[in-house]
Amino acid sequence: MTRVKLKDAGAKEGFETADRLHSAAIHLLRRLRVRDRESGVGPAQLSALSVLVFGGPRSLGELADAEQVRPPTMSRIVAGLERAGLVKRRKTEDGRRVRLEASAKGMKILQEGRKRRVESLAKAVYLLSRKEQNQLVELVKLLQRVIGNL
Amino acid sequence: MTRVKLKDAGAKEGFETADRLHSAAIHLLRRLRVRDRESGVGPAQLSALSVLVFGGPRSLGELADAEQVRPPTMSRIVAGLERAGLVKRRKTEDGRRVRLEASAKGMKILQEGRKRRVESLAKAVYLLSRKEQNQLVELVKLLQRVIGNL
DNA sequence: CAGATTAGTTAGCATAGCTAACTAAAATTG
DNA sequence: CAATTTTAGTTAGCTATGCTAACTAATCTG
Repeated sequence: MTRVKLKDAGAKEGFETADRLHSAAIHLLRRLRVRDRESGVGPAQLSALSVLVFGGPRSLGELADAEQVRPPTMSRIVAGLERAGLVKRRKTEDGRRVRLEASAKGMKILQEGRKRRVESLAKAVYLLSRKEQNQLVELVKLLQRVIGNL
Repeated sequence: MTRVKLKDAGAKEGFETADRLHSAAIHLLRRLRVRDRESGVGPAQLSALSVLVFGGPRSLGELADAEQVRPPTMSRIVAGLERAGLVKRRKTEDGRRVRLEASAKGMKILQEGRKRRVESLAKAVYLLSRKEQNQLVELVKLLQRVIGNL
C-alpha cells in the first residue's frame, strides 16, 4: 500500500503545515520578544497599546476582546499603561464605559518599540533574494487569510 | 515625486513585510492559545516539554537556551513539569548537570495538546484552495529560513 | 421605580519572566 | 595537590499576565 487516498493525504499535509506554521510563529515571536523588553513596557501592555495607536480609541471591553483577554486582565494592563502615562482615560455619555486612547508619549514609545522589534526581523528578510521577498509578501497575505478563517 | 529610489523602496517594503509578519504571528498564536489552556499545562511548560519530546533529552541549561529563557525561569518550569509527572530528571557523569527527559505521560499530554491546538489551525488551512495550501507550505519554509537568519 | 443587565474593578490564585545571591561540582592553576 | 575560579542549577524576591468569583455603579426594562 504505497498509495494513500487523496482525501487523507490532504488532511495529513494540512495538519503538518499547520503544525509547522504554529511552531514557526512561536519561534519567531520568541526571538523578537528580546527586543521588546528594551522598551521597559510589558508585552501585553505593548500589544494593547498598539491596538489603541493603530486601531484608534475604544472601551476597555472592546480592547479586551481585541486582545482575547478577560476584562479583569485588561483592567490591570490598562492601569499599568495609565500609570506609565501611555494611555488616557476619558469619560463617555455612558457612565459605565471608558474611552481609552493612546497619549502622545504612548504613540512615541510604541513607534520606537515597533521599529526596534521589527528591524531585526527586517534584517533577516533582507537576506532573502528579491524574488523570495516578493514571495514572502504574497504569503503573508495568505497567512492573514488563514488567521481570518480562525 | 512619484518615483522613489529602489534602495529605499526595498527597505520600506522589507520593513512593512516584517511588521505584518510580526503582527500575523501575534494574532495567530493568540487564537491558538485558547486551545492550549485546555491541557491544564501552562504555555511555557508545554513549549519546553515539546523540545524534550521532539528534540530529545537535554540539560536544563540547554533547554533554557532552546526556549530563550534564563536558567532560573527554566528551573521553575521544569519543577512544574516534574511535579505533574511529565518530565523525569536523571543524573549524569557531570554531577552539576541534569538530564531531562519527557515521561510517557508527558509525551501523551503533548501529542494530545498539539493535536487540539493544531486542529483549529488545520481547519482554517483547509478553507484555502489546494493551490493556496501549497503556497502556504512554501511560506512556512521561507519563514523557517527567516527565523534561522534571526 | 424595582429588578435585570452591562461595564469595569477588586481580590486572590497560578504561571512566567527577570536579577541577585547562593550551593555544589568540576576545571584550572600556582 | 590544595586553592581558586568557573560552571550548572536553585532559591528568594520582584513584576507582569492570565484566570474566576464577587463586588460597585450605571443603564435599561417592564
